[in-house]
Amino acid sequence: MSLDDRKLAVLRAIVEDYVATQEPVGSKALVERHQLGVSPATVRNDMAVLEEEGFIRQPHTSAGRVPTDRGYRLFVDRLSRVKPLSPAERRAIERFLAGAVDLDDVVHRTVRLLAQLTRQVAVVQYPSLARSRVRHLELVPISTTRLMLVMIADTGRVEQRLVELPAPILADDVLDLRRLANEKLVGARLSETPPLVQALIDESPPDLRPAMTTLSTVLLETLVERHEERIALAGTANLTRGGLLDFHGSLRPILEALEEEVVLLKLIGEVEPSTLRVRIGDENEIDNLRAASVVSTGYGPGATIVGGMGVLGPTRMDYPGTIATVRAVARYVGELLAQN
Amino acid sequence: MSLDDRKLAVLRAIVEDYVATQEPVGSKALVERHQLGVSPATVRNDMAVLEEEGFIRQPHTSAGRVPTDRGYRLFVDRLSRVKPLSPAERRAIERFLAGAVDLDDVVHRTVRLLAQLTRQVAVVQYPSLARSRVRHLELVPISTTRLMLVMIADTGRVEQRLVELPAPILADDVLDLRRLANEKLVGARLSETPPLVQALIDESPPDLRPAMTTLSTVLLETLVERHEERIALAGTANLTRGGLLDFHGSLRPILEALEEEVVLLKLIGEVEPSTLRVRIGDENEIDNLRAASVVSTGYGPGATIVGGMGVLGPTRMDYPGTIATVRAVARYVGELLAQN
DNA sequence: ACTGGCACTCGCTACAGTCGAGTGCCAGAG
DNA sequence: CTCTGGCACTCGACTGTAGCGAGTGCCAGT
Repeated sequence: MSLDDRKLAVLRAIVEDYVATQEPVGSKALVERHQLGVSPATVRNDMAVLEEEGFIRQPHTSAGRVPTDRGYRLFVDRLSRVKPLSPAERRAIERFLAGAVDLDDVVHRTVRLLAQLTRQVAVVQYPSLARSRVRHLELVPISTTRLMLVMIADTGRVEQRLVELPAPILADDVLDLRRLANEKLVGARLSETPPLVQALIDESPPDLRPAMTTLSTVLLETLVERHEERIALAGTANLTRGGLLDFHGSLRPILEALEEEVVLLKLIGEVEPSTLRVRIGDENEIDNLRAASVVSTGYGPGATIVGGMGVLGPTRMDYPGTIATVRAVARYVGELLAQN
Repeated sequence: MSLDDRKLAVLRAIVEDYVATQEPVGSKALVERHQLGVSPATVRNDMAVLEEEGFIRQPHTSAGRVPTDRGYRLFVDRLSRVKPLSPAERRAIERFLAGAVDLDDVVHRTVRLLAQLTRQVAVVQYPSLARSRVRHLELVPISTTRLMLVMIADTGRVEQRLVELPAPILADDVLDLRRLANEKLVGARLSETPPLVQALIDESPPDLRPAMTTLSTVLLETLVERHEERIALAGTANLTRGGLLDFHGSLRPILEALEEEVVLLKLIGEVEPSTLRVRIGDENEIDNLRAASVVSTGYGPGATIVGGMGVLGPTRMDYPGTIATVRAVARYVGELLAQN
């Protein structure tokens, strides 16, 4: 049942036309718009085979063909040619990201940029704490029984938590706490901290131990255990392009999914090797997103990956373009992070 | 042309029915469902007057009546009875907010709670920096030429900025910088800082002056001038209830507006006296929101106001219920903030 | 293996007809 | 003067029918 080259060419043509026009494509239009070198009748025969194999389908008996999820999959895997970014696009990316002053700023700019370039919904995960190292811990006394714990990670992320101490504490003791914590934890991956924190408590002088214990609890519980991930989102208005023809007529499930941080993390957070990932329609594990496709990738300074980013759109999307954009933006952001 | 009591009762009935059923309401249905004590014909005459005055209109010649923006306005101002929250709702609010550990946490919980209770889009502004006082400034050395400036406001907000120094600095000098800045600025409103900062620079010892100048610049530029407001959003999926009948069939403009922080701030940020504000349809200054209504209010500990919150929904919304909920949530959050 | 021809399917649009909710108006009663 | 019942009218929603045309599947011929 191997599909010969022409059948593949037909599939590619169908995908490209359908993505462009949003309308089922028929055999006649196909031969007119692409140099296939054969007659409509031949194309029809090929189409029949493609349909039998599940790569395309007919919405109604007398309509043209539309790619199935499986068809898009084949297209993405074997038929799409890489679409290099235009110099203008490259420059836009560079210029847009160059002005960033801050990690927050970088993330915000990135997500807006992605949304704008792909004209879809963009999602960017802040550098994951689990993959970060502690650069510095700071303790700011708020009152005699309250400290603000500020953690700065090597990725630029800064998190703060209020620590409610069991008993009033002296300013000097705060300094000691800070010194001890920094000695022990600076340079460590956050995912490796639990044993270190335990040692930290054990080795503290007895009079500091209660304070150190609550401090450590806050650290572990809020920063490590429920690994605090943050996410930025932009471009939801792009869901309305294509006027509800995409997404089976209801944005509801999509919007619902986009409100759940957990879902978003699942979408873009599973950063395996640095490879880019495309999930098409049914391939999505999240039921609400069965009508959508997601293109995601990891990013980070150099070869290491500290977080994920991606875009979400209709299954009928411009895969080559989207893939190229996501990849390029991720690379630029990685370079930007490496500079710090 | 004064409208007598019965005409007002008719208007109220129309609004209530339309909000409940989402369908134009006719004279017959009206007398059946409300104890108006008159015949349909009489109601029809009243309706004719109400229409003439611009409070209701007919979508089509042979359809029932629908309230206009002006009709809703009259309803909100004079006809809606306060709908007290059920004990269950009160308890839900209390329980939901009680577990908050953090300002971030409070804001997130609040916005989700509002969205859930009103079943609409909720917006909550973080306590405005402009209305906050400086509680503490902390300087964390990152390298010899880089400091992390952490500002803690009395509202619980914490902001950090990276400061790139013009020349390497000694650890002791950092401590001096910190001491000077805190002496001068702690307790000041952020909006009052510019002259203080200038004095701070002038009074610094000469060797610290370059560092203090850059530090001050960062402080002023990123925290004061472009007054850094933050906003949380939830419940966008609720826009799809009522299946596009609301919002003139397109969510696009609404979603676009919700992505613009500036727009959102305009929506809920104009916190005048502690009063609650309702903007109905056309009354909204933002064109994209001409099809929506916004109920917003300020909140803060005690009588002071530190930020705004509100919900956005179709003009056809349950005003009494929404108003009651927004007011109640704002009060609870205020109490919560007062406790710290 | 490809092509041209042909009969067939079926969604889309237009049009006519019917139905009914709802209206405006008017004359009469209280 | 206000309210009511009655009545003619409007017009959107729905239904059924018919014609059109894009697109298909199949088959015989090259």
